[in-house]
Amino acid sequence: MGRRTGSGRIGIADVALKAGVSHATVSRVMNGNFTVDPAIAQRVRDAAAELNYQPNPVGRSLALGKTDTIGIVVPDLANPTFQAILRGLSMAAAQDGYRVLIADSSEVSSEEAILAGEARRRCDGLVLCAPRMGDAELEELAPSLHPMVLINRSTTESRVPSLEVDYSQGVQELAEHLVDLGHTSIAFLAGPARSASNRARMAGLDKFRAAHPGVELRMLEGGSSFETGHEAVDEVLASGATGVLAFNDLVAMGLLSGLHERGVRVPEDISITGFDDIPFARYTTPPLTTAAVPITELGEHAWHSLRALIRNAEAPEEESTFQPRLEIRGSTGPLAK
Amino acid sequence: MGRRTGSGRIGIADVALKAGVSHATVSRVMNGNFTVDPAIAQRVRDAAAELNYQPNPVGRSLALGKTDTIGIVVPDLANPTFQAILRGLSMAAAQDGYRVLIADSSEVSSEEAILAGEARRRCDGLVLCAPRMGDAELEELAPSLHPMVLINRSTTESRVPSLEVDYSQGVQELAEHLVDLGHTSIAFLAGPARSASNRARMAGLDKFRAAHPGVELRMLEGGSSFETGHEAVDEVLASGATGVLAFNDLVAMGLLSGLHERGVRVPEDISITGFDDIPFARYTTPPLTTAAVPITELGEHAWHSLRALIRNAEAPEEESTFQPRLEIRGSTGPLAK
DNA sequence: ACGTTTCGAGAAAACGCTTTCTCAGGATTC
DNA sequence: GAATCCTGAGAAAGCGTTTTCTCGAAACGT
Repeated sequence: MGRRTGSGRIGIADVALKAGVSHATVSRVMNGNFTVDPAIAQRVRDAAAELNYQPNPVGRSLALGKTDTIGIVVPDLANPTFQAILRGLSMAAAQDGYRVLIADSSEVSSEEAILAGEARRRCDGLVLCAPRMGDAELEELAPSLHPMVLINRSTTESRVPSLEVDYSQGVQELAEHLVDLGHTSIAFLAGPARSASNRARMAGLDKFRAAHPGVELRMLEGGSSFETGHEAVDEVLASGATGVLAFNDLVAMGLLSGLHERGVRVPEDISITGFDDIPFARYTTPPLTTAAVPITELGEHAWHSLRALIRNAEAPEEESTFQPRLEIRGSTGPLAK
Repeated sequence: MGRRTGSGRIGIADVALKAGVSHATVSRVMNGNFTVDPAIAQRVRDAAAELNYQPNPVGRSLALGKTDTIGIVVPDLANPTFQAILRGLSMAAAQDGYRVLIADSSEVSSEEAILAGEARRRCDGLVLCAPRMGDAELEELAPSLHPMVLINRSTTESRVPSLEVDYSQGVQELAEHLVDLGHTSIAFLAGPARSASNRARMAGLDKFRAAHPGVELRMLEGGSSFETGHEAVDEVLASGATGVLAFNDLVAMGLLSGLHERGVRVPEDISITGFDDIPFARYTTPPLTTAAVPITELGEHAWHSLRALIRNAEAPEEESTFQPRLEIRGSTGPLAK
């Protein structure tokens, strides 16, 4: 086309001109190619330094066919869990010279496919974080997104590594813990219906129920936020449960706060557990008993899987499951007589 | 060069071939150029749909000279404040079809210049968030980063809008609030020395001190994390202050937690204030009195400024100051006799 | 001293697009 | 009916790199 030649920024041509060599030679020097005369190389480096030349990454990406960037799509950037994954991913990727592009679907599952596709095209790989889309759509989308790694979701597409947290196991351990403390009436304050991790918790509780016929276990509708927990106080109290398994730490904290306002003592009157062990969990009053998920590490791991995929186009299939670790703190205890 | 022609992905050439037209026509159709015969346009669209063609954004970026991406560099992605800014920015930018690339300097100020430069080259604009670098370096860097907007920092470079929170005013209001409650011995648990916002708070407290000669105000060394607050308990108690202005909500929460462990009652024995009004602040026990900063909105505003800069290469200089709003909750009160 | 390798650097193609330039063919005008 | 104006689409240039091709010159061996 030829809008205006000699755009504002200085390019490889300017350096070449100044050093009295060709584009090609400048490129070779900038990329540490040693088939260039040391004296000339130095002249090029001087010219580059003097002009403060920095190669244009877009041109580079086009020529090289890679962007040194990966994308992550999350359902909600306000959620501490996704923030932590993003952080782990970003730190780990930065270590290897990769940047990360974020996309937030705002829990709108119909946006996910579009965002994921766009991000993927701009990047060398993708991390799809707890997608809310249906299984069928995920199956269909997966091949076109490769290389990609899934978090808290899986697919039959064999090239897609899947990193999952064993919510089923975690919630069972929390429930067991309550039983050990003598609780026989337990309530589960559930998460969003679309959430796969909520379904996993449900499945875990089914197992628990089968193993403990004597324990009464009620399911309560809920959500994933503070507000959910805060608003659920009445329902929880009405249920008569003495132990409550909140969907996650946020919900547990909202509940804690609501109970405190009502003058209900924790854990004397009622025990509360969370899930995730977000940084704040240990600083609530009382500190929250929860199932610790190594979230940041999960983000790190996601990068390592993705890196493998990007490097060897054929990386080994992988299915990692992260086991939550029971973190017993002050929000659970035996019922005070 | 000619590595292998016909890379895996399908490109504009494939569509052109299938539709029996030239590259140019496909491009025109894809970009909604109406100088194309409707019948041919339809043929192209059909071919594109059938091949599931999506233009390669890198090629597009190179030709168009824009990436539809902006960068943000933050000192620490673990900090809720920066997370909120990122979120506000990301949501607002997405609304206009822009993506965001993140860079975390991990509080290493020497990394900032490099990260900022790299991000800027890959993007159409940059948000530099509370940079830790020195004033001189910031001055020097600013022109090369344009278009850029600064958060919680300013520069003499006129083209750089600067969005600042009036920490000075906020901390004064918090201090006044404590005085109104009858406190005459106050401590400030300071933040990181390199932080410009900490210096702003210090300046505010100098004014406060001048206006209230009768009030005793002590400065305590601190930091910006939970741990800082938690570890400062002894020092705070030793100071004899009955009102504590914590650097931010995180520090305040750590302090709250530490005091609770010691059996010190808040606010009966000591009043605590935070700063920022992070989402968790209202759910502590007692809920935290703090100065609410509209952080997410700040991120949004950053996008709007940056957008203006990107659109008109010559946007009006701008200096926005955000006023914190006093949020009085349960962590402050009169001293119990 | 001459043919053969080796070496180093420039020319040019390629990456995948957008857009200007150009030009054939049909519509319009006198 | 010929000169002129549109219209629409292909050819080609350009975005800023990297890399292959190519080729002159220097180095080598006999």
